[in-house]
Amino acid sequence: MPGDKLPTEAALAERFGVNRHTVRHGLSALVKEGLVRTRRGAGVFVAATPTDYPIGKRVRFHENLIAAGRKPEKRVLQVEERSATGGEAKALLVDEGDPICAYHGLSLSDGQPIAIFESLFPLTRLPGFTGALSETSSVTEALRMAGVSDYTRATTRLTAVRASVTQALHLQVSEGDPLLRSTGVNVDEAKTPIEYGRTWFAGDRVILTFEEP
Amino acid sequence: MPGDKLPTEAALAERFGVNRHTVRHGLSALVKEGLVRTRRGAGVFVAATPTDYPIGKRVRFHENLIAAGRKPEKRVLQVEERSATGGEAKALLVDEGDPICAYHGLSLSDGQPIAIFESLFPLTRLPGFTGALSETSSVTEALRMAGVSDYTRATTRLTAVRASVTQALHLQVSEGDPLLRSTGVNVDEAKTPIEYGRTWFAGDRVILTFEEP
DNA sequence: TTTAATTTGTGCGTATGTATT
DNA sequence: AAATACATACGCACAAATTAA
Repeated sequence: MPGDKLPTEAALAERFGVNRHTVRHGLSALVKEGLVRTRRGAGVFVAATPTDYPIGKRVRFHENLIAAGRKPEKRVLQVEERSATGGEAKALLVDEGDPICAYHGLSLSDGQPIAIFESLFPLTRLPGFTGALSETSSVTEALRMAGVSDYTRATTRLTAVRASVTQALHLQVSEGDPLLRSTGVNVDEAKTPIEYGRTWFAGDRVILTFEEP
Repeated sequence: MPGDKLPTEAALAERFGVNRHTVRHGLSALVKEGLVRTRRGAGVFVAATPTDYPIGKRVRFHENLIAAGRKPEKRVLQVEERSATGGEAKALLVDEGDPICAYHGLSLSDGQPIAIFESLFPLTRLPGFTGALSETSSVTEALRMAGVSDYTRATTRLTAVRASVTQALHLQVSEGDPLLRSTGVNVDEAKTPIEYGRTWFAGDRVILTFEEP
């Protein structure tokens, strides 16, 4: 099982009657293949296979993970109402200073953090959204309560960045580790932006997939 | 210079005042990067090219850059014929050991390197492709000469990784900098794979955008 | 909070096997 | 056949990070 701890190198060496160096040599091969992960002072652990995460018109993070046989989990870090900055307003097609709901969170799969995200919702179009989100803790449900029955992803922008200290902390990776940054806008049926989100995926835990039909 | 022989491990160990194990550990890293090649009983030699090292390609890349007002450029690093490894064969739906054409290169925009790529073409389906590629230096044209009039991208997989030494060298970034890795398969009109490619984009120079119409 | 034990990471020394020259 | 050189393995020691007492 991913996350399980292997016997210590010394134990494996004794078990198979070989030197610890030999065990380490074998383990290094597994590390190179990405099957296990080592942590100095802690041990060797079975690596979680990178989660394939299909991107498309309808991105439903939880549903995708469930379909992949994972146990997804979402952890809310912060929900606040504030006014939109210039860039945020531009993406959401609202005016700078308009009220928005900022939703910070952490996504996990099988207990392992795989992404942190910030979602911004224009409150001018979604009255009562913040309260609904607090109650349901489901974005889709809260949007429905705010009058948006369906939404689709209009744009996706991807690049690779280094993990900052706080990002590394939340994602349980090392500072400077590569992250996949996704920026996107979701729109309602009238093509009006109703969410502007940024997501940072741990590079070694997620693979985004695009399938052309 | 390629082909030159390095001092023996023992000599290097004495020269730097370290143990031979340490030298071997360092050399193994160079071997992994494809910079040197070892021959038991003979010595360690500078590799002719950074061979067998993952790199990839992205379709319509040039067109996108041109549309953005850039001056794209493609630089061929290496073209060789070799046999497919297990993973490559699986992606191309051929048998392990079947002949393929490996095409390594560097993509630049306005003179700045933005991506390195490795494209693999199954020669069992594309007779004479290598020669055609050498003549035309255009993948699309070479494919047409090999009998493929049109092709489309079937899958795209994206994740973030750290730049290796050689990748950093080609892309003119620092070792460990975040790269956006794209893996994809192109298929012909009969949905048969005709190209398996990997591309590494410099994270701070490229943003991939996906727009849903 | 501090300390101690545990565990991986790194390095040195040595010996033996195997391929090349 | 002999010397050279890489490949593999064992044993020991210590550093660095983690974990538990």
